[in-house]
Amino acid sequence: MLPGKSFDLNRAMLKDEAPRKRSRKEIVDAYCAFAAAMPVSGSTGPDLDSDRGPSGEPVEFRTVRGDNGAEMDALVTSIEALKDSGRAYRDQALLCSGNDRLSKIGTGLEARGIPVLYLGSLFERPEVRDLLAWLSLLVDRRAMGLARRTTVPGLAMSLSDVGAVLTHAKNQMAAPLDWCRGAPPPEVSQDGNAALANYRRIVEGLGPESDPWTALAILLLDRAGIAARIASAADVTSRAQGIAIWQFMNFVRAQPGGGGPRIRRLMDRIRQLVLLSDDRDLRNLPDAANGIDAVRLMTMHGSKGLEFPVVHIPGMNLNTLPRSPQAPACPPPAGLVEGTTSWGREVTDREHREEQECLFYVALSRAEDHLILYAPDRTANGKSRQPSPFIARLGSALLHTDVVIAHPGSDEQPDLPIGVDFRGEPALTQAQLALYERCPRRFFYTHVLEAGGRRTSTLFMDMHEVVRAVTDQLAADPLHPLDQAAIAALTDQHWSESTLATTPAEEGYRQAADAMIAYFVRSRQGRAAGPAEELRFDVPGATIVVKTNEAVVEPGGGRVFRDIRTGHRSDTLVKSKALNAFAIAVGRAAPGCRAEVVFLSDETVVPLQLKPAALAKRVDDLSAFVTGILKGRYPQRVSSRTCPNCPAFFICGPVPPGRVEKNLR
DNA sequence: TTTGGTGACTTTTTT
DNA sequence: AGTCACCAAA
Repeated sequence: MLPGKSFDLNRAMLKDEAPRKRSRKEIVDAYCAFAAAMPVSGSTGPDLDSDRGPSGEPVEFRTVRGDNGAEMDALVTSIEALKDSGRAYRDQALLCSGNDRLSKIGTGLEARGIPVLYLGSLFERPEVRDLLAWLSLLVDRRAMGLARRTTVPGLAMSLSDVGAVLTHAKNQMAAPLDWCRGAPPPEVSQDGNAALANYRRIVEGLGPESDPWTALAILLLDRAGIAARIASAADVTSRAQGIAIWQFMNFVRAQPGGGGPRIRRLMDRIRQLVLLSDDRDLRNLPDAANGIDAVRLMTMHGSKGLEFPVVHIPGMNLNTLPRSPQAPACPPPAGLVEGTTSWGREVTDREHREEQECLFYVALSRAEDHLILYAPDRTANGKSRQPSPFIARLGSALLHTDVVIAHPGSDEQPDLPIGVDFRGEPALTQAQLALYERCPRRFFYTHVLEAGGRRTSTLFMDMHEVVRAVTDQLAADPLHPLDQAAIAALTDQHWSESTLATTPAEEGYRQAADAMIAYFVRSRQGRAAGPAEELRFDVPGATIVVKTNEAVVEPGGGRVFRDIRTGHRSDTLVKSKALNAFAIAVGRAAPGCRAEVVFLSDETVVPLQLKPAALAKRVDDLSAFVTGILKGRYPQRVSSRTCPNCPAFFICGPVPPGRVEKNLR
């Protein structure tokens, strides 16, 4: 997208939006004061008067003592106070610059008892996830969906029963639904068996080939009675759930045709949509929802053209609004944009600043009677945060207040530990540590419940796997002749066994693979190959097992342990717990030896040299980390970039109650 | 007082 | 990824 064409909140908009006279004088004054300093409005700026006169209520800026959670409490206080003074929830709107924060505030307010009109991302809503998890059970041989705590009466199972069934399904079951149709494993409790029998009844006549809409309708209406429960509840939360499910069912019905099992196709499509953020239009509420008495939540962009008696704007912090400019992914070439002579960022940065100003102007001018801005003064870990520079531009009539929250609400209830009892002292590999670091919950699903399936692989990933296989084999065989022909033959062999052998774009992948393998050999730099080794060391409560890829021998006789990575070097990886463990293992188990990490994709070698003090610090760091695993701390790390690719995408959420025993050795 | 290192936080919107 | 806040050392 070229600068200047970014979106339609531009200078023309000021003309359209400014001459609104519905706002009270205080509000008009505030946004006129702000606009006066905007380059787009020129030197004069809109000088408007309100048709409705003053309300006697100044525009307020509330600095909240505390973090985002405290800000949420301040919002609740505000909204309730206004409600008590006669402003219905439906007359209040809350505007944010981004959907991300908006959905956090949405769930936060809802948790604090404020009715909210906002669905957020449809596929992340619990009631929709419940349906998706259920649907996944029809197609998933390994029944991962059982690992989600169900709200359907009669289907609830304890964590230990779920663990037993999942293990059974993993080892014995050949087809989806066998876990409830075949004989259950003996460890399953009586209650668990009753639940399995209920499952059997509910899935009667359904299977992997079923039509998803029909299967869901059966669950919702007929056999589990979810719809009836929601319909009979009158509260706003239930109505929002009803709307979400209605929205979801309409989406399910309108699926494009194609081959293959329809449930699988639906689920693949949902992953795609979320990955590409193409699920946005599903967030729009149907007209039927408009009468609901709930606070309106929307993005500032989405609020354009609307107006509300009361407007709340949280998050007025430095670097949040205005957001700091970012380098364009593809800068315009010199001369393409008028006024630039270089590849500099001055034009895009200016455009960005103006855009942010327009956006804020729009948000301000949505308010008719009351306008309240908020900013927390701390980050979650207690560091101070500054208010947005926009605040200073709202004129002298702006009322500054400090809000002190007397009893900070239980902010996003701390993730309760999941009941896991490790039998004996667990041994953790560096790969397991790495997974826990990326997402503790995924570690739980994959290594504790062993419910994981494989990620869907791509050609690119397959190519990396071939490289991995070849370099592993070369490392395992120090006497391997490293001449070109021998390496090519080895690569050929792995290549022909992979999916790459039959793809049209094979050539490019093969060149990349050859280059990486060649670098692997070169990166030994004349040092003699040596066998890989497994290093171990203990931290309180666990043993860490580090698999090194190879150990080369220097001319002087010193050994260098090497971790071979097929990907690119990244800061997060170099600082990761996995490489942390690698460095510690070499320092402890093989004193005097060196450690290095090889990144084949960008042909670099990073030495991991640690001074004793740094090493000790990392050991502490790692111990604290391991404690999390042992204590059952498996919080979800939600991300729209990585979650859609996770095997647990459809089931991630509340875990069944109870405890599970685990042997992680 | 300045500087460097570190850690951690927040992170695009729309048709 | 980029930036801010904090801390420690110069």
